[in-house]
Amino acid sequence: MCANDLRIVKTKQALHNALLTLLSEKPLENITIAEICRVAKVNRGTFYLHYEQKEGLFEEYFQEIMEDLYNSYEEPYRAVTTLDKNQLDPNTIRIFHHIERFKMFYRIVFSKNVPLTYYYMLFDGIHALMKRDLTTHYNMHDEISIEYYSAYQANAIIGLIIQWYRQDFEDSVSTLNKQLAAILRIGEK
Amino acid sequence: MCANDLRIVKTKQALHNALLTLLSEKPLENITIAEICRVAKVNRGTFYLHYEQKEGLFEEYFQEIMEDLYNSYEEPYRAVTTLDKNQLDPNTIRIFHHIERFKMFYRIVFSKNVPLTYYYMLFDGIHALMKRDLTTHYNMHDEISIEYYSAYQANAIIGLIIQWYRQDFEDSVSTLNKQLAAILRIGEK
DNA sequence: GATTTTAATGAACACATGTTCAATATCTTA
DNA sequence: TAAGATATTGAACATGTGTTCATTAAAATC
Repeated sequence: MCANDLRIVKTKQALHNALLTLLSEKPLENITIAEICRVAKVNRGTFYLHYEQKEGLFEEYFQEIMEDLYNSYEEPYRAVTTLDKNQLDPNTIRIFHHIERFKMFYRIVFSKNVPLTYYYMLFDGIHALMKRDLTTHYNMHDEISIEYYSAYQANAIIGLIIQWYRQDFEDSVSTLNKQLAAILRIGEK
Repeated sequence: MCANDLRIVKTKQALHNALLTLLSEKPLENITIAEICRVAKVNRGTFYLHYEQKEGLFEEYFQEIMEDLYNSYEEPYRAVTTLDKNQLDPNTIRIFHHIERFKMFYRIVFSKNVPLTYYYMLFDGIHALMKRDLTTHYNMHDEISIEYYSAYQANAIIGLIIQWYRQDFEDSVSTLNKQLAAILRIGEK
């Protein structure tokens, strides 16, 4: 099972394309493995050689999107020049840009019939960034577990995103930024 | 489709019992509708008369557990007498007791192959209680949307619960209470 | 208790799932 | 380029899904 065997690359590509095609027609829950294989012209047995469920295929896409989340944290703060930098840690603020950019995907991630896996992928991503920030920028009270605190903060952000998603991302990114900034300011005074 | 027709009551009861029996043997994801019906001695067609998926059946259970969450908020603060009441709003603190009490169920709710539905049921429950509290006890800054703020706070709590779940609920309820109290205290100074 | 209403059943259907296995096609590497 | 390695295929199989429909059984109502 060598990952860069041309046959494997070709097969996976075909399956990826097939999934994308089908996703433009109907939601993930209504897409069957058999259907993906028919479109991809790949034997159904071959699918099971690489994935267990159609969710695993979607997961590979989501992996790439998570890469974008990580990368957007590494690059300089280009995206936030319009924002008052004193209001909030610009790192935090980048999340909403990222969500907005891939909202087509996040509509799937947050739909209620989809497995929790994707939620956890997002949670783990934000959680890791949060933890990194908390350990370097702030000095912690030792009564608070860094794990619990960062889980709290990370999921709080996702709470905003859920609310945002439920209005089909109608509010602007800057509205979300302002809301978060205002919420964080409550604690400070 | 009269809900208190004895035949319907009997059928649903049989399906509920069958699901409980099977859940003690294996995870929800490995249980099939056909299996539930075999154990319940109910025709498979009858299942589809009442539910769409096995998840709908589980949802009925979870509904009852959500009732417990609501009820525990209405009754007087019996459960928190040992806690220093000055530290934190006792309302908030009840959540962890509730989770602990039904941790068998929450192990399912938070498992990664289960649909997001149950997560949202929990989220909506806490969110509603949070919103009620925020509107009555605090006077809000009008720059902050109460919807966003309560979604933020509600999901933050669930963040702690996720972290707790991932250690298989090894920490005690009082540890969780203390962590939350400490986190909330950060904002206040 | 007889009549009416309706839930439950069993059978059948097309299709999806998940797995196996020998045969084949395609890639790697020597 | 030939030889060996291995991914893919097609066929088959048992089982699950979701739906339909006439028949039967068990409730509700009178």
